[in-house]
Amino acid sequence: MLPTKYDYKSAEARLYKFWEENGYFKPTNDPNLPGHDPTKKPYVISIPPPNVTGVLHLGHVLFVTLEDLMIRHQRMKGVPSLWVPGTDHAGIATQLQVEMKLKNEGTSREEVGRNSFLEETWAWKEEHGGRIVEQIRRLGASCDWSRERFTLDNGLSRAVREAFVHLYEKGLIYRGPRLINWSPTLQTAVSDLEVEHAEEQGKLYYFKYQLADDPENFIPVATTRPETILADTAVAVHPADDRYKDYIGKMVLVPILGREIPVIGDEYVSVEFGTGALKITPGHDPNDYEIGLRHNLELLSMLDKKACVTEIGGPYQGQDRFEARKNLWQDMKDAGLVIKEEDYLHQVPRAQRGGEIIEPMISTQWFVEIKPLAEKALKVVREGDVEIIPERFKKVYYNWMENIHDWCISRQLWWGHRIPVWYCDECGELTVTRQDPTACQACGSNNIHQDPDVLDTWFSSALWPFSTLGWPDETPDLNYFFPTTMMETGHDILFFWVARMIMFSLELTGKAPFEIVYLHGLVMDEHGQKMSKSKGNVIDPIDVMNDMGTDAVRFTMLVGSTPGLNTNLSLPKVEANRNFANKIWNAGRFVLGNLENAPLVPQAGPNWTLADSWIWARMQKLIRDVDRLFNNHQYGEAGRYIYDFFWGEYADWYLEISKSQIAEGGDRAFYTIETLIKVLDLCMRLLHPFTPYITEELWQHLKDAVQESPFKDRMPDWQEALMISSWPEPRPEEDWENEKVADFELIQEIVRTIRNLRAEKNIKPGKLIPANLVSSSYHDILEREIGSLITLAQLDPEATTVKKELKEKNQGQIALVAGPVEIYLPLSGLIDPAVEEERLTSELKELEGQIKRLEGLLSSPFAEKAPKAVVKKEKDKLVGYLETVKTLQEQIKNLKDLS
RNA sequence: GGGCGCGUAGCUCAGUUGGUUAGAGCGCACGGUUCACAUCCGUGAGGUCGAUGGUUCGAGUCCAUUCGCGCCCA
Repeated sequence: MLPTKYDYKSAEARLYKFWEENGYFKPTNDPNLPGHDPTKKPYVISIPPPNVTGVLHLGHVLFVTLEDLMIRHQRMKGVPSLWVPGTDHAGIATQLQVEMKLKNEGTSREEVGRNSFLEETWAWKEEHGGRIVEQIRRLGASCDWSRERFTLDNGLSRAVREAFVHLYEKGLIYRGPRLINWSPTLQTAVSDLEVEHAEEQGKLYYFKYQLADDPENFIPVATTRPETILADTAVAVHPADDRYKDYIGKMVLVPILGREIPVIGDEYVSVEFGTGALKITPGHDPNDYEIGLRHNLELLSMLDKKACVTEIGGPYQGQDRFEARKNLWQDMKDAGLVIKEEDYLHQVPRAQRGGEIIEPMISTQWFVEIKPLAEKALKVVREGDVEIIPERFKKVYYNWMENIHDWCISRQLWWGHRIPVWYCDECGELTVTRQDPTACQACGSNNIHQDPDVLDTWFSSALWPFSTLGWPDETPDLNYFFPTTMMETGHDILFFWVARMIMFSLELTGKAPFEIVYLHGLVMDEHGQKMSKSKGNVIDPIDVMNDMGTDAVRFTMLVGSTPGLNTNLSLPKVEANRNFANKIWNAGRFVLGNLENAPLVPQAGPNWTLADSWIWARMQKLIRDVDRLFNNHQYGEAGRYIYDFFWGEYADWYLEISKSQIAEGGDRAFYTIETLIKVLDLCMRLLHPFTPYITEELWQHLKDAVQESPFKDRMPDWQEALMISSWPEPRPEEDWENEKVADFELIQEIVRTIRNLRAEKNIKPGKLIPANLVSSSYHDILEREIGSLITLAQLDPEATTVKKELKEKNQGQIALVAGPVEIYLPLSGLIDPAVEEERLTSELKELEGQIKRLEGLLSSPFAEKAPKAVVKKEKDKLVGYLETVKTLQEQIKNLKDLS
């Protein structure tokens, strides 16, 4: 007998160990083992690697759960399934953590030096890196841990090296001074994607640009960043702007500094905005940079790496950027060059990590020339070689790919893949090789030094689907498992990661890295707000798993998520799903507890009851629905379907009816219990990818019990674990199904009608009441199902009858109608003729309304234009209603005659 | 400026390819100690699907316009 409660605390760890030790997480048909069949198509997911020093948050829970669901589903379908786990080194994040530690110890990375710093960081990784992986295991993730990878491990480092050298040799990687995004605090360049633009309240500063040859005259200019005036190298106006076009070609004076710069004409300038004249600072603004290139303007940098003013800023040299703004503006005021200031809402670029204001500035960095790669990457999505779900993200992808900019890949950090470029101190040439060189390739000098910078973490992540399988080596894994099947990740990293993986994979392997991209949304709080420490609405998944079990958390995530949309998570939802787990457990207890009530051998073949047929038909329908939904990647919807079936049909109805069927004993009991087992087994299979722990635990108990029971040889395909048992295959609907389902629904309606009346009349649930059922067309079914009706509606078996027709008027009985069935309840003490009449009349009214509606519908063009099946459905409905109305009218008449 | 998503019951959300008086969980009301389950059982109240217009025999579901909220890109 099963314990009263499902003890997830002990079960989870035990089951995970059981699965892993038995090798169930490893793919079948392993290409490294004998007997491998290369023609069998595998299903492969590479995990989006979390930061190695990260801590589990709900975003991880969502993707781990979804991917585990996908991989368990495929595994059960018998497909060789591989889920490759791993972590990335998270350059900036990890380096910051270690720097913080050093700071607390009173030192710094500069002080300890590069080598010791890296040692420290590896030690940090060893100490903290296991945590996230442990937490992912707790979620039940069935990854093949024997294939776990890390972006900085030897193999992946070699892949990065190969990729860099390959791209460099092909001329797709170059180094040069460009306008990049600089983070003054982190002291490194970051890519465009790592900068967020937020609208913030600022000021628009209006001032005068005096003409060099006529200082009395000036062009009014407006800017949001007056300090950059120091690096202005032109003033631009629209060539067709009558106010200013005559100034084009003249020189103007940079305020305070007095430098002479030209006035240029450029269509980019908006005549309406500000004063219609634009100051141009190519060294500190992306748009100005473009204009600068067009007009061949001088590039000046007025800020250094710490965002302090350089010698370009003359008297302001050494001042911080914000200080310089204040001082310069004051000086301009004093010099009479200021016109006005007004409040202004503008876009401010801030670092995604840390949030400080990013400074666009000129710096020498390494870049990937991205356009040639992007073209191919566009093509594979356009032609459907890579499918994106939901589809609308294709547009987003196209838009980004078509307007892509070169990717700045060097970072001024120490933690990461060091750029494999050596500079010769003799001849100045570069050496870029797969093996560390000892001499300059050009002149042979040994006097060379390596580039101090490392690569963007995303550079190594972009290789992930193939580098984890052994690339650049042609390993058996790479040959068999690549390209992978499914890339499941958040839509927020479509550009960061997915797009770059596609580009790099096409370039380096010649293949798209995966067939399908499934994008999920972000996890928000119950009101759709972003979770953040400052709002205090953060939910720690570990806490929730401790409180309510991993399966409850998993199921909540899965049924609450729709592809591409955000998922709002709340504790009450998790609670509801913990209750579902409890329901599963108890239904299981019921079935297990009944196994011993079965006779050893059936005397004859099955003679199914209506309930048996109904639950089986519904079960098959569920399998079909779930199959359809999985095929459409509607995983959440599939989970809801299973939930509804299990609770609302199997537990609420079939289990209840089975009680009376089992009580009959003999073959009836035997086949009822067999149906209970079969449906439970199928449900456990369907649910397993959603809630692996409780289903495995219950199924193991079920299996043990069945093996000790008369059903021992009647249950095929029960493997040693549920997780490797077969997935229920849908079969086409069979002829008998519809009728049985419709008949059973009538039984349900009768039961509900009686229950409703009981509640209305305040009859205690336990009290048995007499009932007389009358129906000519359904007489036989009612007679056969009377046992179920008695059980479900709490009828008195001694005083319940089924008749074909009513011979005489029923005195002192409450009259009810359920479709074609009349129900009479002899409850004399509870009848108030006035109340009864009112009840029947209101029912009649409602029905007459429906009839009117349907008659109208059927006499409208609907009857000819709609498909026949739809019309027939409505006609049948009408016939049923008319019948019911007749019954109601008679009952009302009876009531009147008797009173 | 361009693009996208969302707006369905008090709350949080579902809703196949448009098919005909809209579903769930939570909450609420009423009643329940039946031998699987009070993490439960039964019954009930409560939306006409943001607004307007259109396509259609038929629209929450398609189209247009519009309002509100959110996101992405520039």
